[in-house]
Amino acid sequence: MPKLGMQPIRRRALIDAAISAIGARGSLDVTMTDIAGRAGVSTALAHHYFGAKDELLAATMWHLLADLGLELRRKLQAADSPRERISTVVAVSFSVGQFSPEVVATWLAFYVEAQRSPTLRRLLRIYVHRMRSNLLSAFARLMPRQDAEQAAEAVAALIDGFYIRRALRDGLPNPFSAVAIIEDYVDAKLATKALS
Amino acid sequence: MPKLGMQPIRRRALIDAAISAIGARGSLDVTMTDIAGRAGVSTALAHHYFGAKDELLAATMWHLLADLGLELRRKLQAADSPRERISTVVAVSFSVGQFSPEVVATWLAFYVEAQRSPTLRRLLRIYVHRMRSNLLSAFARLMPRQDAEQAAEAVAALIDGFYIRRALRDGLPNPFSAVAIIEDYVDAKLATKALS
Amino acid sequence: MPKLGMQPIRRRALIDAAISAIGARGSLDVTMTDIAGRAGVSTALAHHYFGAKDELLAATMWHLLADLGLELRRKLQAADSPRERISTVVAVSFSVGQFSPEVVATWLAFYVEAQRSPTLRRLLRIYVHRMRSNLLSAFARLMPRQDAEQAAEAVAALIDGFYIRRALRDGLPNPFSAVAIIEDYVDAKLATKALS
Amino acid sequence: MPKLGMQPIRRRALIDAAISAIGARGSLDVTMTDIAGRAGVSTALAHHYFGAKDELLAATMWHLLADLGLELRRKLQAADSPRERISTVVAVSFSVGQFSPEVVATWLAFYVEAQRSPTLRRLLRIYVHRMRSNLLSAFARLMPRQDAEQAAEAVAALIDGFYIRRALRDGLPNPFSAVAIIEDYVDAKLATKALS
DNA sequence: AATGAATGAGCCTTCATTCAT
DNA sequence: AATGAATGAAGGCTCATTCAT
Repeated sequence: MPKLGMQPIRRRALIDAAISAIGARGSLDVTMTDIAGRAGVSTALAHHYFGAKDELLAATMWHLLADLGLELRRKLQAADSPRERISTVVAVSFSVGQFSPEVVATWLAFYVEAQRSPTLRRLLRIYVHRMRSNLLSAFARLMPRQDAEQAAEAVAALIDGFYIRRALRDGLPNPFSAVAIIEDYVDAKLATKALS
Repeated sequence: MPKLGMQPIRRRALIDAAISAIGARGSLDVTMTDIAGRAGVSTALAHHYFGAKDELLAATMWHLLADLGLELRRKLQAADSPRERISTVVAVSFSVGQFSPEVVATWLAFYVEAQRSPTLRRLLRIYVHRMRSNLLSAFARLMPRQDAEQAAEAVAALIDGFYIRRALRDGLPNPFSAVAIIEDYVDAKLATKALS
Repeated sequence: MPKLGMQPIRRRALIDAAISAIGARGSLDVTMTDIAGRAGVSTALAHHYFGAKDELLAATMWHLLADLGLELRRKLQAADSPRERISTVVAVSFSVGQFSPEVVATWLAFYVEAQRSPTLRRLLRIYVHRMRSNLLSAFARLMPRQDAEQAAEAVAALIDGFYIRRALRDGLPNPFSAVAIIEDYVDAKLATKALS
Repeated sequence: MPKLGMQPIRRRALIDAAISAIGARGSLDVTMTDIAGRAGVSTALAHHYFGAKDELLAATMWHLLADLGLELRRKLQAADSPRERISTVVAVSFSVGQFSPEVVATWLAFYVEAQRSPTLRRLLRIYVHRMRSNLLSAFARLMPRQDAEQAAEAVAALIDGFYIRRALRDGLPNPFSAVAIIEDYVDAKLATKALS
């Protein structure tokens, strides 16, 4: 009697294992043996469900993006004003789950890999575009188009920048939270450029 | 007397080849065969001059950092005011040589690897620290300590953030230059917090 | 259910192949390719089952020692008197399986390597100690302690000496068997020093 | 102005370096780099004077044998009786220089290697033969031919056996010197088989 | 559904050897 | 006489992937 419906269970377990492995290693060059081991299955099974390592990694990245997207959409629904929407985007980017050292490492790893793998690149682009359009549409309601585009770009860069800097700062207490600095920037921008 | 003085020539050629290989591949997992091939020598020679792959990569990163540091120091000497010093740091960060796709890719790759390799981490830390202290001392002359620290942190994050975002933007023209956005941020900060 | 139970089969085949390779080459610096080839498998499989070359070699030596120990214990059980026990130790040392050119060469190779490898040294020590204590306890029942120790030492040296000399004598017929000479020594000793 | 007469000096220095390297390493698989380094010259020079590694090793072994032979011949001239000649052979075999751990290791290494290299084999054979004929001719004057051959064989085996056992015994004090045990054997033999 | 078995390809590294100077 | 420069060949080891069960 074959077990039924194992596919989604195994796929999910393997993706979680991949995140764990990548986070622990700090880069994408993890072995299938490591991933399968963390999932408690054989490497053969991982290949059975994903075909190849690349596809497992792509699925893993897709999973991360989907998680982030889900959280973002949910929080955005509770945001009433454009200003709140901006804060929501920033807050979600640095929400606990997304800012643990492991996840930071995983994100960086995917960024790097995305330069080469067209699949990962496409996935990452979707995220980048969504982030940017969320910020842009919110800013666009608060200031002229030109300024809005610039502000959206800047906030997106700040988010990524704090991410990457976090990766190097181990244990050093950071007096200013990334969120506070970004919020401060947004406020300054609004104070100067806001539509009357 | 044998042929002499090849050591510095070969070392330099191999480092250039390593940058080229890493840039092309988009990550640090390049092969010695690839690097040596680009330098036009055998892998054995690469080992002869660097001992091991890790050392070649470390030397490569050190070279990049040294180049950046050299250019920074030179340009800073021509900067008369604190405000100019800030602009210089920003400008050097995005100066042509430092912002080519290849070098961006190489920097990202080193960032990721630095999370694991103590050697690379140490090298990168020096750079991070120098960057930050340059920005901080300049800002500190223009605004209260607290604000200066925050501003320095933000500018550093913006620089890194634009770097990393650049890695995904292939060919897409960027209407706003990173430099312009950062300069705008600095101006806004100064307008608000500047010492009287 | 996959194909099962190959592990012991492969391990044994690889150990036999290692003995064969070492014997043929006359020293421990055999290649994994050679060993794996003789076993009819890929080098990757050899690594799969033994982890590294050193471990395969250690396992091989352990196997030789275990074989010798097994035969020795079995034969000793049939020996009723101390004098017979001595003869048994001598005989087993030169029993056919243990004295083929290949095995002699393998033993010598291990002797040499044991000077450097702590693992092999430890294994060899066990054998040396067992051999000596067997001889010593038998001699101790036949003569005073002092003489017994000396005799045991001498017989052990004779065994090793004939071993090593055999390695150089290729094809030359040896008029006196090693066993006969050693037995003669034992008899002479007993005639002189035996307890009344 | 080329230096004149460097050949013998360099050859000797390289041979000494080879002995040193082999002794330190405990086996013949030393690198030319190691040997040349100990001699304070480049590997290229070692090749210049010896052509190939094998030839340097052969020359090294030949040097050891020549040394041994020289000492043996000198000491034998002072030996008046056959009995003394036997003692001399034994004594020389274990004379300080010949029984240091390093030299023991070197000898063993050559023994092993001799199984493969025809050149080394030939050299070693000469030594073996000379040793045996020295012992045999001395014994032949003291006992019947049959017994003499057997005794010579036994003493040669004892010498080699103590050699090889010494290689494993590190630091353990040995209550009975090898020489004493062998002398005791010779005396016992003579007591039993001596010509009237 | 799941896995032990097995391998080909590739990588880093070492080393004896050659050559031009 | 001497050596820095350079390499081809080979070895140990890893790993993604396939297959039979």
